[in-house]
Amino acid sequence: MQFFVSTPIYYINGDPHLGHAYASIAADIIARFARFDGQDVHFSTGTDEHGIKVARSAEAAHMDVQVFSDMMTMKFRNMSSKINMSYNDFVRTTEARHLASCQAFWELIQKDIYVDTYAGWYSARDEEYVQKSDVVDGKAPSGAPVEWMEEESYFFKLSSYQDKLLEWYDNNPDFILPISRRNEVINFIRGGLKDLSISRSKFTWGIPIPGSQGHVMYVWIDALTNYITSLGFPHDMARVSEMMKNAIHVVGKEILRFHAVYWPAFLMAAGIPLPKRVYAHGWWTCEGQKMSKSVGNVVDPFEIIDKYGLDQLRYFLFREVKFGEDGDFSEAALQKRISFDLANDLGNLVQRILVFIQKLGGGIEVDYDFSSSERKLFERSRTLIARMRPLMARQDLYGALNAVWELVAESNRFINDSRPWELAKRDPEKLNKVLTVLCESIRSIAFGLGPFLPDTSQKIFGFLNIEGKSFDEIEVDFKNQAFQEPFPLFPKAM
RNA sequence: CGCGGGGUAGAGCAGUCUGGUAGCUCGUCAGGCUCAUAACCUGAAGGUCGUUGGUUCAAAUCCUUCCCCCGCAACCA
Repeated sequence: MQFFVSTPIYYINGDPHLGHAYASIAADIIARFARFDGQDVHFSTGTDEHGIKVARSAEAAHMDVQVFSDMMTMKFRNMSSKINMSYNDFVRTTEARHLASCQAFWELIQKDIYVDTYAGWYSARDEEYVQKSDVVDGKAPSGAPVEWMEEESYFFKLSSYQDKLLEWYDNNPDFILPISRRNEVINFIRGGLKDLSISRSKFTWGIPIPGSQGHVMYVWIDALTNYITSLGFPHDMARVSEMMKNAIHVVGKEILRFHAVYWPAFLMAAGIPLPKRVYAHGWWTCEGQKMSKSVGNVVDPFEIIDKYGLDQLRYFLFREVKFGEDGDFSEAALQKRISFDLANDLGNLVQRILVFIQKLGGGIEVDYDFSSSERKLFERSRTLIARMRPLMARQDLYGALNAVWELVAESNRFINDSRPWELAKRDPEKLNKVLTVLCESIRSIAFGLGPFLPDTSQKIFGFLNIEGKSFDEIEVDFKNQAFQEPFPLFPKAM
């Protein structure tokens, strides 16, 4: 089964921050889960490097714009490594393959493109058009004077896709998730779609429009096309079609409209299958405040990871807040999650089981002849992934991660109730059954954790002396075997 | 009358669509256990479900009045 998951390509106008890391980790979890399930996964990320703002930033830094782009892109690549992202393609919009892809795409949607005049209030100082509603006393919000400007522009007949889009959402109710976002998009379209200006002629840092002098493509045409560039467009159309049908675009809520309205319309025009889903994630505030450079509270993922650890951050981001909703980041909250959930619940569970086994000689004599209490935990363990699958199918990362912690809690409870330390003294046979089911339990937990906390998962597999590559392995009975000496998985953070 | 989301225990939230004893996490208090990273388990206290009126045998849940908070408002990557 083919499966394509993408992150947005990140605009290189600023340094990577928590929001970028969040989107990338989300997509990574989705990709890893699919791989554990044996799917053929293509996972793309990248950088969006064109547009006036990048050109201006390069200028402000006294750098050649391409050199500037190279430098900024390196930062995003570094972030991808830092968060242990398992992508297999990194698309830069300045790459030759992407230029060719965009121009070919433009040709494909040619029938819906026409030339007209774009008119609006233009601020020369800001070098951008200002919305009518933002113009006060002849001035832009920045205070710069505005003038009425008209220029030639290419337009895409977005208006003619209104009904087709609404019909598409109707026939594909899960196209946009979460549902609340879907409603927003539908309301927006019901308000009426205007044709879209898709060229710019006031700057040159962009993809040239074929057969046109002085026009470059609107950055969103450029940016959205990255997804099919990554799939081999325009050369490998079979792969493009197959992968797009099974594509999930993870995006931030602020760019949902581009992915859920413009992109499907473009794809319809091009005759390319639409993605299966566009999933809009929420935003993080920091200590209750909007992250902003001027306030100086932008969370740097590199710093957090260096200070607290990667899996700690990955865990926090998807356990603290339901995926799709907004959340608040704070070090205090992170420390709590690390200490309570990771160290006390999970880390201590693994530790108390494996240290106990070490004291008995370092291995278990498996016995699957369970009584009802062991049987119950055994069933829960073996079916963990089955419970996670339907949740992951809707990108309910929060729900899936919670399912793992339910099993953690059940396992801790089981130990308290079955009292293996007493069984060791008076009922070794019963003890073997109890330990067998507990090993089953932490193996299942390690599999459930695999997509979320890859390093931690591997550590647990290491303790158990097993591979842990595919969810299929969860069905295999343990053999009598020796385990590795465990070490604490997580130090406390507070 | 621009559109939308929200106001539920000290904190953060679920429950509202499909009315029927108000639930989760953290915090607080009490107890149990002692294998384990002083971890784990159990129990308790704590809520007039923003406000007003209404429908109903029954409303956090449906309708209505008002108040408060937060997003979005098309070329903004």
